[in-house]
Amino acid sequence: MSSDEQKILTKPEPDYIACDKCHLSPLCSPVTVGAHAYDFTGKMVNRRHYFKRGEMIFKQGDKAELIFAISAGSLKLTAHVKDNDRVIDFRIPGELIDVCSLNEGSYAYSAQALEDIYLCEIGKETLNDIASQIPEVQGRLMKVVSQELINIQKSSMLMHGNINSEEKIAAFILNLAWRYKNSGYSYTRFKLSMTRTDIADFLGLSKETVIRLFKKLQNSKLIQIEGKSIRINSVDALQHFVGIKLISS
Amino acid sequence: MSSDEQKILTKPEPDYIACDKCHLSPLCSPVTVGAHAYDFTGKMVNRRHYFKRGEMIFKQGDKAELIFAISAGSLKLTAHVKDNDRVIDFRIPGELIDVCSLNEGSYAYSAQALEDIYLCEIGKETLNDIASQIPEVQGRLMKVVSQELINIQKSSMLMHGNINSEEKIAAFILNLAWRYKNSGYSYTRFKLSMTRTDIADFLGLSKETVIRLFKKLQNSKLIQIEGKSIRINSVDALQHFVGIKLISS
DNA sequence: AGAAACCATTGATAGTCATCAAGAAAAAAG
DNA sequence: CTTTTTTCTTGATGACTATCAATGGTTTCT
Repeated sequence: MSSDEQKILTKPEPDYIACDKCHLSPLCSPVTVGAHAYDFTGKMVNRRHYFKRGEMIFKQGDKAELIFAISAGSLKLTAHVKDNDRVIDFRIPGELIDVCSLNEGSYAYSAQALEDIYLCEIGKETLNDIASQIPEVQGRLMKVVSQELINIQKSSMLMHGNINSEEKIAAFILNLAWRYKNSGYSYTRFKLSMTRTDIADFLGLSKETVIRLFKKLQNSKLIQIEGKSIRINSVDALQHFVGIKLISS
Repeated sequence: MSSDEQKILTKPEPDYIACDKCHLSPLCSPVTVGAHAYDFTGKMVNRRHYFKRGEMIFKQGDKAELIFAISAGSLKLTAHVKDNDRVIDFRIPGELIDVCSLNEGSYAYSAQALEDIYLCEIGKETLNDIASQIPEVQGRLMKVVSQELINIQKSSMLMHGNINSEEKIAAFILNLAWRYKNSGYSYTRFKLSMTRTDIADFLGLSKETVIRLFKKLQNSKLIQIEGKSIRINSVDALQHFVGIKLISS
């Protein structure tokens, strides 16, 4: 067992993401207007709120009053479709949870902790108020939303179209790697905090197919997988297999 | 033959969308600041630029200098994946073409006219300049981008997850209907301006499957389809089949 | 530590959908 | 209007993947 894994298991201290890597940071750092520096953001941000594994952060349809960013841990997003909950995405440290709710009254989906997690929260109302007064904040908000749009479009392009199940899974791994890289973590070795069933549900496959294709990708030497930990042998080879260059080498 | 169809075929005058239904309208109408009304937007918008059927509006990777909205006609978006172009979406009157390019240097995909079309264009540089000066414009820009984010997330949720090919096609039709409704057109009867092959490519199916499942949906009385024109018999029944309530009745 | 619940894995079978092939229909071009 | 090209449609076949069933492994709870 590596020391990394041991750290996760014994959990002496959560592996918080650095604030400057967090997607929320533009809305969470002091603003300078002329000669004055305003640090009101510190007042409206509640840092590192703890949630237990399995706990619901919010439910689809709940009134959206807070914007969340993950400080440590990961979670899954689910939405009610045809009488059951379907996994529609995952979130890792540094990522925002439901930016869409900024302009909507309620959350578009539910969020559930996949492990013990810490979240930073920011009041939606306060944020909008300040943004309408200070152009600098408005601009930062704009940047956050645009980046979110680019991200979802990238993953949508990755998943859409004529790709078979094996490519879908490879694309899923590549997408996660890209996001871990953006958050400043290792992107060639990371932990899959979700179950095989969650992955299957998310990709529209059966859990058996996910397991078999993980093994197939391992046999073709693209990845190595053991339980929940995954290792990408060659990012370039994986990108070539998927057919999209997401991570520059 | 209905008079509507005749109008399309003989093309006496394109069926322009009303400006107030266009997604670009927030950036295309006068701004009032205090007692003054500025109509600079009129100067920087080039209205109803004509493109011939099959013509490329822009290509993936081109420097993005303009934001487009469709005034009449429709187009398809394609991206280069694995040595060939894949259809990644379509656009109908009232819709914007590549909002992401607002914060990126180049276009993320190519755009090609599916029929003779008219586009409104707005200079990206000018727009950003004005937005940084006038909060009202910044706010409107924000609204446009957020709406885009909500739209893509909705269609992403619609397509993702464990749905079979028949539901995929039904979801595709429903999504188009929703968008035609948003643009103020009939959403129970409209024209599919793209080929079956384009639809297949977009959905990741074969063209034969698309044809057979169109017929299957017709046999179960959900839709009626003849050549390029489609009619939804019951929006509610279709929504129930897909499992998502996109259009409120 | 032991029990219970959940998750991962493997094999066998059946259903769905891609592919190939060939011809009909529609649209575009001359 | 006729030719040419593109698109649409149908049938037959095979590959891929969902489903069912059974078991072993891991984690969680008491």
